[in-house]
Order: sequence, then C-alpha cells, then structure tokens
Amino acid sequence: MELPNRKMDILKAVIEDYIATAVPVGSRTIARRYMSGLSAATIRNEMADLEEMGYLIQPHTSAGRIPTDKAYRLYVDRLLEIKPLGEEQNNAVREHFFRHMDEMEQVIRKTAQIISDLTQYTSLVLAPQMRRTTLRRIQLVPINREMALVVIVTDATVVKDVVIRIPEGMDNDRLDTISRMMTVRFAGHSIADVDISLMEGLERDIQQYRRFFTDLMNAMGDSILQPDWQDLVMEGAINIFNFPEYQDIKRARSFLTMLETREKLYQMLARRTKLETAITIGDENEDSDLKDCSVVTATYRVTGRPMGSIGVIGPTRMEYGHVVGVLDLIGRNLGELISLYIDE
Amino acid sequence: MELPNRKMDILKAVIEDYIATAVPVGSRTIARRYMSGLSAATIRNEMADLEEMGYLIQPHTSAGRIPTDKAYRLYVDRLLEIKPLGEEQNNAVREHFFRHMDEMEQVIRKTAQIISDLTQYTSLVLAPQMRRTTLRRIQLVPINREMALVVIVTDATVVKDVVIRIPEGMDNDRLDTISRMMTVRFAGHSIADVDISLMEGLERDIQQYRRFFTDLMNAMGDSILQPDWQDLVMEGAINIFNFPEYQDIKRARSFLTMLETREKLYQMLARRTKLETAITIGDENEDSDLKDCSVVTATYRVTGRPMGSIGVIGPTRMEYGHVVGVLDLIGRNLGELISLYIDE
DNA sequence: CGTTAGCACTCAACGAGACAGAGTGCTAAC
DNA sequence: GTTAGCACTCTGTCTCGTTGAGTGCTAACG
Repeated sequence: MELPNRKMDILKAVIEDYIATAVPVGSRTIARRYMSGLSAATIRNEMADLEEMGYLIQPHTSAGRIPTDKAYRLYVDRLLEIKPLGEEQNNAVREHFFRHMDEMEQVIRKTAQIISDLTQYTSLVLAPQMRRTTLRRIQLVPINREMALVVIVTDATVVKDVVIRIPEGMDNDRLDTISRMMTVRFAGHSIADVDISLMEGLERDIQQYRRFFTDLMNAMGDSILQPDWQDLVMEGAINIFNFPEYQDIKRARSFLTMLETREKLYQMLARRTKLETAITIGDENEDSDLKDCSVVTATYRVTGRPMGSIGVIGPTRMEYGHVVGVLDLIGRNLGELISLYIDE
Repeated sequence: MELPNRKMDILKAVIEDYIATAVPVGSRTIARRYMSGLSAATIRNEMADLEEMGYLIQPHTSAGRIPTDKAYRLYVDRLLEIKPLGEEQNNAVREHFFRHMDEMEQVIRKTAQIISDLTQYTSLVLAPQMRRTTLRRIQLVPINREMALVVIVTDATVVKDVVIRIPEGMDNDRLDTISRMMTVRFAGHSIADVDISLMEGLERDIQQYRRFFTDLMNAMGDSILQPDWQDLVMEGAINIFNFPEYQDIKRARSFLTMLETREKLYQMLARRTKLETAITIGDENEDSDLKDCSVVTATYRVTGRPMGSIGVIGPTRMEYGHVVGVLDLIGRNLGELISLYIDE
C-alpha cells in the first residue's frame, strides 16, 4: 500500500496545484511546473495508475484530474507541511488579541473574525464549555419584586445569568444570605454536579423555600448544561463566494443553509473538543451536507485543560497546511488570553 | 398630480402582479387577469402614459413593464391594504411568544425567527435600547481578587454585565457597600446620565478610590451607550435565495455582504425607533448598498415608550401589506412580553 | 524495460446563426 | 375613446461547428 516516491511526488504536485487553482490539472502542467525531469507522457502513465488506485478522478474524459477525498487524506497524513505564520502576522494577532478585549463574548467573536481573515474560510469558535468549569460564586441580584437574576461565576470567568422568579415576601437581605450560602456549598463543584442534594443539611431553609430552590437548580442546570448553540460563533460565511466551485448558486445556497443549522455545527465542535487537531475531509464528515467540505478544528486549552474548539470549514480543496498553522497560533493565544481571566 | 382612477387601477394591477411573479408584466396579462372590461391595446396606451409619468419602466423594448420605486411609493402611500393575520396564525404567534422565553436574548432571537418565518424575508430585531431605560440597581459581583462583574439592572430588565478591574485590597464587603451606595445614587436616572458628578458628596470614598470610580463610570458608559450592534439580531438572510431576482450570484453576494456590516443596519434601525412604521423603497435608502432593496420597520413599545425596532429587508418587490401586518402583530406581542418583565 | 514522441480521439466551452415567443407602438377602423 | 391588426424588436433557447486542452494508445528509442 506504500506509494513509490515518484507517484507520491506527482500526487502531491497535483493536489497542490489543484488547491491553488481549482482547475483540473493535466499532465503537461505537472511536467512543466513541478517535475521538469520527466515528459508529459510519463506523467500521464503515472496519473492513470493513480486514478486506478483511487487517488485521482477525471471530471470527464479529456479533462485534467482532480484529487479524491482519499488523496487529500493521504496528503494530510503524510505530506502535510504545517505553515507557521510569519513574524509580523504573529505580532498582528497578538496585538489584536490583547487589545480591547474585556468581555468574553467579544473575545470569542473577535477570535472568529481573525481566523476568517487569516484563512479566508468560514470560521467557527466554540466558547469555553461551561460543563468543564467549576463554580466559584453564585449571586442573586434582585430585579423587581417578583424576579431575580442569578449570576454564576465560574473559574473561567465565564459568567451566565438567568432570570428566575422569586417567592413572595423574600427580601433583599434574604437573597444575599441565600447567595452566600449557595456559594459556600457549590464553590469548587463542577457545574454538572449542581443538584438539590448539595443543599442537604439546610433543612430549615429548604422547608420554607423548597419550591424556589428546585426552580433555581433547574434554571441553572437548563441554561448552562443544555447544548447551548449560542456558544457557537461563526464569521466569514460569505467567504464561500470567493471560491470558483461555489459560483454555482445552488451550491452556495446549500452551503449557507447548512451553516444555518447551528445545532449540528455546535455538536460537531463540542465532540471534537478533546482532540488536539482534527481534520475531516469530504465524505469523512458524518453530516451529509458537509460531504464536499472539509472541516479542520483545534482545541484551545485553559490552564492545561481543553475548554473549547476553534475551526474552519471550507472546500475540500483547502490549504490544510496554512489552516492548521493559523488554528494552532490562534488556539494558543486564545487559551492564554482566557487564562488571564483566571487566578489560582 | 392626481392619477385618474383607471390609471390607478392599472398601476395597482401591474404592481401586484409583479410583486407576485417577479416577471415584467405585459398589457395582455393585465387585460385578461385584472381588467376584463378592457382590451390589451387600451391597457397598452395607459401603460405608455404611466411610463412617461415615471411609474413604470421597460427593462428592454418588447418586454413587459415593471414598477419603479416611485410607483411603489405611490402604492404604499395610497393603495396599500394592510393584511391582518388569520386567527390561527395569530394564535401561533402568541403560543410561540409566551412559551419558553426566559432570557431577553432568547426573546429577541425568537422574534427575529418568527418574523422571517412569517414573511420569508430577512428580519431584523433591535433589542430594547438601553439609553431609553432608567437604572434600577447596580451590583458588583467579585470574580477573583483582581476583577469584578458589574451587573446593571434597568427598568426594562435588560441586564448588561461588564468586567472591571478592582483595586488591590478591596474586599467583598466593601464591594457590597459600594454597590448599595451606587444603587441609591443612580436609581431612577437614565443610563445616559451616568457620570462621576453623581458621586458628589461621597468625598471620602472617592478620594480613596477615585481611579476605580472613573474606571467604573467609563466601563458602564462604554459598554452600554456605545452603538452596540450586538443588540441587532438578524434571521433568514438566506431567504434571499428564494427570489428569482437574486438568482444571480453577484447580486446574492452583494446582498449578503451588505448584511454583514451590522453597524449600518444597527444605526438605521436605531434611527427609526421613534417612527411607528417606516417604509423606505430602493433609492430612498440612504445607504447605496440598499438601493434595490426595501426596508420596512416598526417600533415596539414597552409601557407606552418606544424601546426598539423590528423590521424586514427584501427586494423592492415586497409584499408590503403582509409585512406591515406581520410587523404590527409581532411588535405588539413583543412589547407586551417585555412589559411583563417590568412592574411599576 | 522505462521513457518518450506522435497521433487519433473525446469532450467542454464558446460563439454564430436561426427561431419562437412575448410584448410593444402605431395606424386605421369601429 | 376603444379596439383590431400588423410590423417590429428584443430575449431566450436551441443547434451546430470550431477550438483547445487533455487523454490513451502505439511504436520507437536508449
């Protein structure tokens, strides 16, 4: 199953030429531009072999060849050279990152923008996953006589707030007391552990406000644990118009429609949060809508733990080396920035 | 400048047929489908007049006619019949609205979805404008030793939070005291009034933490008063592909690109918040990117005061009557829902 | 035996020309 | 004032030939 060197070189040349031009590449082009030692006829023979082996196909007779998903897979596994970014781009990224970034939401959005700027593909950024954080503090802030805001502070400073109805006659001091009490009880626990059982031993209060506390637990659990696809940010969707293979209105449309079902994208990214970098090419994607796209994702880590994913989505003809380089750089910066929010 | 009745009828027929079909409409069509008493030739003469008057144009000789922006303007001003929604749709809307809507952000997003579902155009929803609300409470919630979260509660329950750096050695009790103090000082004021001058008379504290307080004011001012285009939610952008006039890839692209510059859209909606309903057609739009689109917006009111806008954006060939009906219904429901968050 | 030159063949892309269909403007008659 | 008739114009579509890129095959070469 090992490919001879020369075939490998030719395949690489075809792939890279096709990535650069989106035009089926013929034997002449390869002979002239990449393998000057050989004639077109020789390349032709090799290409016929590669076609038989499933690495290349012809869109029609008498056209050049284009790589198959299988070829991209081989390319990514064996031939890929990760392209680190230049010094000045590196600095530009850091500049962007450590200026004007106070709110987490803004950080996420800006990150997505930078990725799509640098790669020219559609970027995806998954905000830090709450279920991986631990609680630090809970504060009930009264809004009016009937409602309060539950502010949840975690060790990643990712704050969520939920509105909750409060029982009649509960005053501000009481809310404060409850806040303090809950903070003591919950601090250090994972958010996934939040449960009424943690309230054991506070029988007096629970008796009186049992209903309120269960509401509270549910609200916290719901709003934070639920697959929350608002945590997914996307930028540069319309970059797709830059690619000749999406000049066809039907393809462009189906691509953009696919992007609109954010639940699926969210789940894809969430599932990949453990993987360092993951590349899926065309048919390898579980979702059939993605079958002529490639997805590249990377994890970012906060104080060592994987907290979320970043990624791009684009045509299978993707500049994998460059994308992996960008995601690597951005992932490290993002992790670092979020870590700044944390002290421990 | 008054149009004779028959011309008016013909113009109306042309507009409505064109809105329905997107195909230039000829004299035969009108004679057959709308004005059975007259022959095509007569209609032709009238249409020639209407063309001369600037209400119709021919895309080319020997094509039918299409309405100009001026015609749509006349139509909207004089001929428009607002189409109220049917009973069951009305109920469906209320159903949607008063189920599963706890968080403001969710309300806004869902509203946008409903509008784009009902109209099949791209919807825009502007969240309640902070600068129109008054402050109710301010609470500083410590996050870690260096930072705190400023939670701002307004009378529209629209809560914003900002992260701020706190001076060394400031403990939780102190933050609580400051929160209480600021609440007393600021409650009832418009958020636009927040200023260090409101802190007069607290010289002791200010002396000690002057820097902190100015930071705090700035942070609040910045994050809330700034044209915050995150308050703008959009749904159904890809609906544009449903319209034959956007089958052309270049037009579709430029439309979607225009939607991506959210600042402009934000400002357009913000500017219209005072107007009950506003319709701008084609060239009437200030932004040249919108020159072959129409924008319809409506205000929603919370306890009587206009708080934000909702709207749709689509081709000038828009079903104005239907859109106005939908926006009216949704606007009232949205206002009502938000009012529920308020007690006074 | 691998490599190369030559050649016939295939197919998409492009442009020209023909044609049908829709719609108009004009004129003359009702 | 309205209508029928007719010549005219323009678009969209279809067909057909041409061009050019690229292939596969065969035979010759080192």
